[in-house]
Amino acid sequence: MPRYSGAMPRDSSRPRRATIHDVAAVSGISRGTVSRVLNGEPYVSEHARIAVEQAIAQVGYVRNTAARNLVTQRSRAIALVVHEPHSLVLEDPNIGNILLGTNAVLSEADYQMVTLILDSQRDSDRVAEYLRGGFVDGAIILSARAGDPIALAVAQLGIPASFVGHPTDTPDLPYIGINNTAAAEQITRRLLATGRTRVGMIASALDRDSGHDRLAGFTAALGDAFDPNLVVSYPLYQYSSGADGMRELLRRDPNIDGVFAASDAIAAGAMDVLKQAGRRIPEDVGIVGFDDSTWALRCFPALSTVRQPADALGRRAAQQVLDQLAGEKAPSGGLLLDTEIVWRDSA
Amino acid sequence: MPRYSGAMPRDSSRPRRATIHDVAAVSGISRGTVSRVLNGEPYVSEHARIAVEQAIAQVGYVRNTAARNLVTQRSRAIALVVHEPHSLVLEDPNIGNILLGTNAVLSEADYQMVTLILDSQRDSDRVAEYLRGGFVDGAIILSARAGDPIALAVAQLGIPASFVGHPTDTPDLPYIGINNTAAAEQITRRLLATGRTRVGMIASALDRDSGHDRLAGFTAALGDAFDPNLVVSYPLYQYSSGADGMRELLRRDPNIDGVFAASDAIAAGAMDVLKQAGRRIPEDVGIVGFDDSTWALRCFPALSTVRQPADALGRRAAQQVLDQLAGEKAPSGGLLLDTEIVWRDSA
DNA sequence: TTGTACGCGTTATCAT
DNA sequence: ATGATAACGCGTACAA
Repeated sequence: MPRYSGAMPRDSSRPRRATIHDVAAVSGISRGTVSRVLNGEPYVSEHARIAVEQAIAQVGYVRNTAARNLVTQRSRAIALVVHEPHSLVLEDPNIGNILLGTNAVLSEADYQMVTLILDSQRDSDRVAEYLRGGFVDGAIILSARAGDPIALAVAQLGIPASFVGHPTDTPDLPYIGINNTAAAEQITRRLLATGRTRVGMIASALDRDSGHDRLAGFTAALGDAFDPNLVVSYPLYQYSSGADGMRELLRRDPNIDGVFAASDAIAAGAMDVLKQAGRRIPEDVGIVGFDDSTWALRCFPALSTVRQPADALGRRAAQQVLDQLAGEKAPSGGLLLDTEIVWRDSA
Repeated sequence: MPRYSGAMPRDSSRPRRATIHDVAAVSGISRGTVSRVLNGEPYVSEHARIAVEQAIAQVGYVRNTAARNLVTQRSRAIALVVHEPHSLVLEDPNIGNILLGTNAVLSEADYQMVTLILDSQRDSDRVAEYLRGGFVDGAIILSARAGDPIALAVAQLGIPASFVGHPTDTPDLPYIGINNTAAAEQITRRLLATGRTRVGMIASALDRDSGHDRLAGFTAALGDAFDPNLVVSYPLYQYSSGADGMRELLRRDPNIDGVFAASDAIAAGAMDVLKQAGRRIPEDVGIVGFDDSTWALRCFPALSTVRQPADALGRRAAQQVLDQLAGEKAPSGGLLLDTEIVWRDSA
C-alpha cells in the first residue's frame, strides 16, 4: 500500500487552476448557473450564458473532472487491463486488434479507454488499487491467468467487467472468447489429413485457457496416435519459444513430419529452425499455427493457421461492459465467437 | 464536449460502497483516526488500529481514490499518450519498448501508467479533456504530429510533460529524442560506401520530426548526387508503404541500386518487392532500414539498420516527468540520445 | 492520542 | 431562470 509523504505543497510554484468559484466571482453569476452553462443545461438566460462564457475565457477555466466524478459517481472511463510481459505487447497481434475493437466501441459511446499494462507483482497491486479507486466505471481484462489478483479484485468489487479469455478458476464472470479446443482440433485434423504420421505440438501458456485448450484440442484430434513425447511447452507465445521447441522436437524425433504451433510467432520460430536443419516445408514437415497474424504472411511458405476474430472480441467485450453500465445484469456465462481456418502453403 | 444525461440513479441496484464514515460508525472510532490508520500514520493506539481494521473487514471498505485525489490534488497516475493509428501500435517495435521503459521507471516510483490510445479526432478531444480533468499528474506524449491538439492542451495546461520526439511547431516543451538527421546521414553514407550510384529513399511520416529529419539526413548525405525523383513518401511507417514505394521506385528507375527505407517495416516490404522483381540483395540492390526492430532479423538477408534506444527513450521521458513533479522546472530544450548502426547483410 | 470541523471542486435540490 | 446550500468521500490543521 502506497504511502503519502506528508502534506501537499499548497504553495506550489505552479499557478492554481481556476475553479467554478472563480468564474462565478468574475461573472457575477452563481456557481449553480455556471455549472448549468458548463453542462449545456436548459433554463439559462442568454445574458447569463454570455457572461459566464466570457469569464471562463478570462480566467482560463477548465473543468476538474475528478471533482465531478466524485459527485456524479461516474468517471466515463473504462480500463483495459493487459496482462502480458511488455515485450510481448507488441509481438502479439491479437492484442493490437482487440485494442482497436474495444476502443472503437468505447469511443463511440464517448467513454475513455485507459490501458493498464501489467507485468510485475508490483504493477498488479497498483492496478488493483487503481481499479478500486473509482477511476473507472468498468474494466475489460485481457488474458488473465489462473489465480489472477486482478480478476479477484474485479469479482470482489462487483465492478462491471468482461474478460477476453477467462482464467480457468475464476468465479463465473462474463467473458468473451473463442473455442480454442475446437479450433485446435480442427486444424490438427486438417494437418493429419495431409498424410502426416509423426505429428508434434509446440504448446505455450498452459496457465491460460487459450494455451490449455489448444493443447486439449490437439490431443483430442490425435486420439490414439497421441504421443506425449512429441509435445513441448513454453511459457510465452513468442518466436524464441518456437525456435527452442522445434530444436527439442527434432532432437526427440528426427522423423517428425508435422507440427502444430500454438501461435504464429511460435510457428515462425519453428520454421526457421526446420529450414536450418535442412527440412523442406511442407514436403518434409507440415506446420500450422494459430492467430493469423502478420507473422503468417511473412513466413515462407505462407502459414496455414486459425484466424481469430480479434477485433470482434474487443468490440463484444466493450459492449458487454457498456450493457452492464446501462443496468443490464452481467451475463453469467461466456460467449464464444467463431474462428476460421486459413489454409495456405505451409502444410 | 460530452453531455451527461440527467441525474444519476442514486437508487442503483448495486450496493453502495462502504465509506470511512461507515467504518467510523461500526468501529466507534472517529473518521479522522480511521483515515490515519488507513494511511499508516503514527500516533494511533493499538486499540484503535485493531478496531478500525476489524470494521474495515466487516463492511468491506475500499478507499475511494478519486475522493482522495480531490483533496490531495494528486492522482499518482501519469498518462502515456500514444498517437498512432491502432493497427500500427503493434507493428511499431519502438512503441512497445518505450512502453516498457516508461512503465519500469513509473512503476518503481509507484506511479500508475495509464496508456491513452489516440486515433480519431473524437479520441483526440476526449483525451485532451481527460488530461485536463485531473486524472493524471503528468503526461508523456509519443509521436505527436504537427499541430497536435494534445500538445497544445498540455502546453496550455502547464501540466508536467515530456515528449518522445517532438512535433516541429510546438512551443519549447521538454522532449527526448534521437538525432534522426545524423543517424540517417550516417547510414546513408555507409550505404554509399558500398559503391552504389543510384540510391533512393522510401520516406514516411513527413509530418513528424522523425520522418522529416530522416529525409533531411538522406539528402545531406547524397549532396550533389541527390535526385528528388528517387524519393517517394508515404504517411505510415508500415510494410505496405515499403512494398508500394519500392514498386514505384523501380518504375521510376529500373537501375536503382540502393535504398534507404525510413523504417525496418518499410525495408521489409521493399525487400519482398525487390525479390519478386528478380533483384538480388545485396548484389543488385543494397538496402538499409531504421529501428533495428524484430523485422530486421526476420528479413533475408538480415537488414542493416539504425538501432534506436527505445527503452532508454521511455525511461528518460518518465524521469523527466517525475523530476518536474518533484519540483524541478521543466528543461526547455530537448535531449537527444545516441543511436548505433547495426551493419548486417542487406547492404 | 483522538475528535472536530473545514476544504477540495463539482453537481443536485429546493427554494425563490 | 437563478441563487443558496447540501452533498460526494477524503485528508488534515487545530483543538482537546
